Amino acid sequence: MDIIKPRIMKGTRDFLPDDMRVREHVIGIIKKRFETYGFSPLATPAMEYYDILTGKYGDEGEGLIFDLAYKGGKEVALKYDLTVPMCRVIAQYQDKIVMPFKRYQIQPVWRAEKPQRGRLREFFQCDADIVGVKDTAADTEIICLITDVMGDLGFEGSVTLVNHRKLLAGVMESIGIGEDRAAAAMRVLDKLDKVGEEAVRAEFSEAGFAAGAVDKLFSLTETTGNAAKDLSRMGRELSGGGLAAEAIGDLTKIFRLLAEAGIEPSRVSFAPRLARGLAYYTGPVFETVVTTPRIGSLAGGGRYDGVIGLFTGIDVPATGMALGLERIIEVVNDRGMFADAAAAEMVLVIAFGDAEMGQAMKIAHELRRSGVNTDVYTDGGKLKKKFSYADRTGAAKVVIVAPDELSRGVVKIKDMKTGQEKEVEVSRVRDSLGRP
RNA sequence: GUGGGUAUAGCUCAGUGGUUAGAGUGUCGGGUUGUGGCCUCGAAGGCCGAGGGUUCAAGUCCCUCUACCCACCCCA
Repeated sequence: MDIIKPRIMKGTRDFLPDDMRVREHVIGIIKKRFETYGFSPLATPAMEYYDILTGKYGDEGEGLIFDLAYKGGKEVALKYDLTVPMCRVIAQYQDKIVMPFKRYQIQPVWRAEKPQRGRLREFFQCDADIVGVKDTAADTEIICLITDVMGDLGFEGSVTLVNHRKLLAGVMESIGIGEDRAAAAMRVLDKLDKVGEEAVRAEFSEAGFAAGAVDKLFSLTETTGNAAKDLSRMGRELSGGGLAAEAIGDLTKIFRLLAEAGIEPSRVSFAPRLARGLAYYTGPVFETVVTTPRIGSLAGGGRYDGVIGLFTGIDVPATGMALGLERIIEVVNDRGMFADAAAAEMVLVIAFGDAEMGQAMKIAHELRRSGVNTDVYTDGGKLKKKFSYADRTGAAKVVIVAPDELSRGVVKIKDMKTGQEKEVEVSRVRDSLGRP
């Protein structure tokens, strides 16, 4: 008989029990912080109609939509992110949703990527969004939330970079780079800190940008680490530009609120060169990064005031962010954190032989009813094997239900750590192992 | 889409062109028919990624393909 070769699609993962313990621990931290910020849970289907997803992410993003072959394709696709389906929900249930609407969502998304480290075809996003608020106070709340989650996770050295779509557009405008070439220029500029000035200059000249314009681009977007100062300087140098002025006003307010709210300045930084690829961003944009390991961004987000309007005809402002769960866990593992995110203590009940199985199950049921995590070894075989199982699954205590002891109305309880055994009356097992 | 690397046991990997391809780990069993870890003995488990070529001889050298990994781009 031919064996079916066990395998999974590239870019997807299995999560074995040890992985899941860490994962659920991390999800728990994130979820708890979302809840303390007043966000409510939401979930949407894995699949969406194709036209729900298209026309929102930009060309590059759209090419990565995971189309399904259903009815020949272009009919149904796996969701690419959590943001757009949420916008669909806002439009679809307007009678049930109270604005401002704050929801969080922890679900998988799919992208037809070529996978590599930190980049998967199926991955979990942890989104938190505020819908219906135009004021940048909402964006500030999102940045505070990211900062707090990073703090909860214990990530040293994580920084959230903040920029504004309209600021970059204004900068490009001011040096005579038209809208058609602005996106390309933004992308090249964004690489400055990664690949260095020389490489970026080369790329600009190759793309036909004048050296003078590039110089101006560099000097305009220079930062000192003091966001307020940098913003007012940019404001002076970009005077007159409507887009830039609006952006600088927004960003100035965000950084003022962050300071007043008491957010540690080292955790948030103004990054006028930050470009974000998704097309739907219209205002402030954020990206959270760590320097080690090199894993791309841990979180990303921004304001997208136009997406809901695509479903309703009336623009509804919205802002939010997505945490990349797998990348966060990659950092966690890289730094050796939460390695002991172990299971709750477990008791294993072993029946010596088939005759004792019923009694073993009865004892287990009593323990379970009193809230003790209890496993019963349901297979036959030698005691050696049963104890080996207890050892390898990390059982803290083993209850041995055997004929000799049972005839005297007792069972043995073994502490797997110390190896010590004691006899306990059958009726008192629960008292002996139960929680106080 | 571009550039690198890897492919041998379930897993991690050794293996100078030359008998019957190995180790560790995991699985099963024995050493102990009432007790785990440590130790010890044994067993099962391989189309050496696929196809072609060179050679007396290929896991080993060459070519093609495929798959996976890494980097770039972009993203979480």
